[in-house]
Amino acid sequence: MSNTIHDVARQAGVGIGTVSSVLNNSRPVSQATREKVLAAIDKLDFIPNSSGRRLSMGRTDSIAVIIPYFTSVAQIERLRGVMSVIVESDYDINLFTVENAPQRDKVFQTVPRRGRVDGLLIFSLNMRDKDLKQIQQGKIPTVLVESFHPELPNIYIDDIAATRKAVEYLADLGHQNIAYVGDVLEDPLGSSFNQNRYLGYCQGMENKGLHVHPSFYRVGWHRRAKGYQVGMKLLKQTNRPTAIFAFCDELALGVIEAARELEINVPSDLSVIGYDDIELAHFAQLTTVRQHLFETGVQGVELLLNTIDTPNYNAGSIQLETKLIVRQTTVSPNQ
Amino acid sequence: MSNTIHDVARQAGVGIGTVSSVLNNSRPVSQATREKVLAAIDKLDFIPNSSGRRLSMGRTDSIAVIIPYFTSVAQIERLRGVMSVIVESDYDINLFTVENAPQRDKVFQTVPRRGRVDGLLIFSLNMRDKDLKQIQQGKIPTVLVESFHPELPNIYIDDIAATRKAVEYLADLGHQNIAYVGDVLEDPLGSSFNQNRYLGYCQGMENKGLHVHPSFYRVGWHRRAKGYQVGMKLLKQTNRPTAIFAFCDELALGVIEAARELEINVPSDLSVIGYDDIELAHFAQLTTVRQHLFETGVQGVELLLNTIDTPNYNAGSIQLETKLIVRQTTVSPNQ
DNA sequence: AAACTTCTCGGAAGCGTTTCCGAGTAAGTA
DNA sequence: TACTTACTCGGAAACGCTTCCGAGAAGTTT
Repeated sequence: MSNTIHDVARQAGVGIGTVSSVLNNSRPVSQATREKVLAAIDKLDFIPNSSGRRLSMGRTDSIAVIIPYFTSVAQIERLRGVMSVIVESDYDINLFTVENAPQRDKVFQTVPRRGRVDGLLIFSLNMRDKDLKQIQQGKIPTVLVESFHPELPNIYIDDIAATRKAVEYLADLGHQNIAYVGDVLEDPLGSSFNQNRYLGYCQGMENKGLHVHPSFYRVGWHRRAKGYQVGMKLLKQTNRPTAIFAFCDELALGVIEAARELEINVPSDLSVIGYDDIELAHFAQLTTVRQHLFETGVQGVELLLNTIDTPNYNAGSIQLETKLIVRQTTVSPNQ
Repeated sequence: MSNTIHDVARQAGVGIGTVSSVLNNSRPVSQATREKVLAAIDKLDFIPNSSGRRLSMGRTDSIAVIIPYFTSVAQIERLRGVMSVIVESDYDINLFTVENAPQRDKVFQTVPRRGRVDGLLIFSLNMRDKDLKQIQQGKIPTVLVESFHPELPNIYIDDIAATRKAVEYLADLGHQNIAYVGDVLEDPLGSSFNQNRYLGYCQGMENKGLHVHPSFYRVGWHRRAKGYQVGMKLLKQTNRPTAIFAFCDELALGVIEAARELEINVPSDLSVIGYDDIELAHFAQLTTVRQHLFETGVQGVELLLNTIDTPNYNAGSIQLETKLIVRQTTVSPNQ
């Protein structure tokens, strides 16, 4: 059906090696021969088969990106960063999304196969020993983004400190009843940022001598609708907080919706801080913690590409900065 | 370095065909033999090489998704739809983003190669004859999403009608000065929805006997920041519109930001309608045209998978519904 | 004219699978 | 016992490419 390099060689009256040389510029070919080959390629509409090439080369020129919580705006922003550098390279991206533990396991079992991809970029997933073993078995270069592991290069964000500072900022404004709206602590996929942010919250409260009230800690899946639900519960309490730190901007926006519905004015009656600084945080005038999402994607792939190209490259851990962006959802209480 | 199926066969004392049979359940193997093989696989940490498999099978078990305007929330939503069905299948996704004409050309030249992917899912890109030829040359099943072509199966949305209805809704509210904020008509990537929506706008105006004033037509790249800029210009005009139809929700939100800054109240002084009904439209209480973004992704892949599995399958064109979602950014003028 | 050197190129071997022909063995039948 | 049938399995061939050994031609040197 389709033409192969042999057909081209026959058509051009040359050997297959010569055709390959022309295709890849892998060795000098006289001008006359080159033209014959190009003519044959053109005549036969020949397009090389990449499976053959991959098998022969032992490379796939593609890398896998593994993304949990694909519904989250933050992850998309990272992926955008990845794509922005990939477009300029000769690599393909294989995208794997994982939303639950079985999917995670399936991906870790099937993706790190030799000959499947040349590298792995893993977002926001903490590696268990088992996973690590599976990856190392395949000997595939791997980079973690928003996750830490001593044996794997990673792009890391100190969200404990970031959250602590955000909470301290609220405390400095005069807030004492500061609630935390976050994701479940025991993440089924083994992400640690849930715990980290909660930890940062506790540290901030403690540093400022504030009491962490159990009813001020609420969790919900990190989407706007959930933020709304959780916000409702929190704000209907007799003893309601004057400020809320939300795990991510989407949750924060949901909380603000809840407040709006309960006719609680933001910020005069309630201050809200988000996390991520997604595009829409600007629209909502949301005070938030900016982490360089796009940039983590960019640095992640770049690190990975370096690791692939230079076998003993080891960049270890890269830590990126965060910054509190103060907009209009935070003021001193009773003002 | 790595083990092959031959190593496993030797270790287990069987033939390579038998190992392959065990791996793929492709023919009956006695229990005893099967166990020997499994033991060998386990001992050698054998993982089959997929390039070999692909070459031998003549299939790649992966499909390419080509996405322009990857920065747009709408595209992401479609991609989510795609991923939701892909996770359940055995296919991989190769992601290609294209932001400009050279990138588009590069993708169309390199991706539709035999042995590279088994199918193509193309978002929002109008096929030129040249592109079509390149694709058909590779004989790769292809499905278009949010784009139409007589020779290719596609998921299509009648955005002319949708826009017309939205504009008519504004007119029915009593608006006469209705502006259009859109993307450039001559899209460098050859998307047609820009033109379609503008066409729908004109039709709606005409149906209601309203004049399309040139200064009420403004274009800008479809992001919030651009909506803000364009909105500023539009609203600073002496003769400013009382209603604005925006090409997409992101632009609409930018327009609303501009209005907010100019202290023009939405909706009492200015009605705004968006398009897409992205997640955040709900937060912003934005009246908008809902198109089933997620669903287009789902249907797109499903169509593609069917086309791949059953060679002569031809579903032609699927048209999806749109619906005007009225929220709180549209009221009658001077109310 | 013989001995090198330099270019150019043909095609066998190899990458790691799957498939499939055919052979060997065990079980069933007359 | 002789002949079928059923089950199990070995391994050559094929998938389409790249690499590399080595050979032939052409040019250069002594």
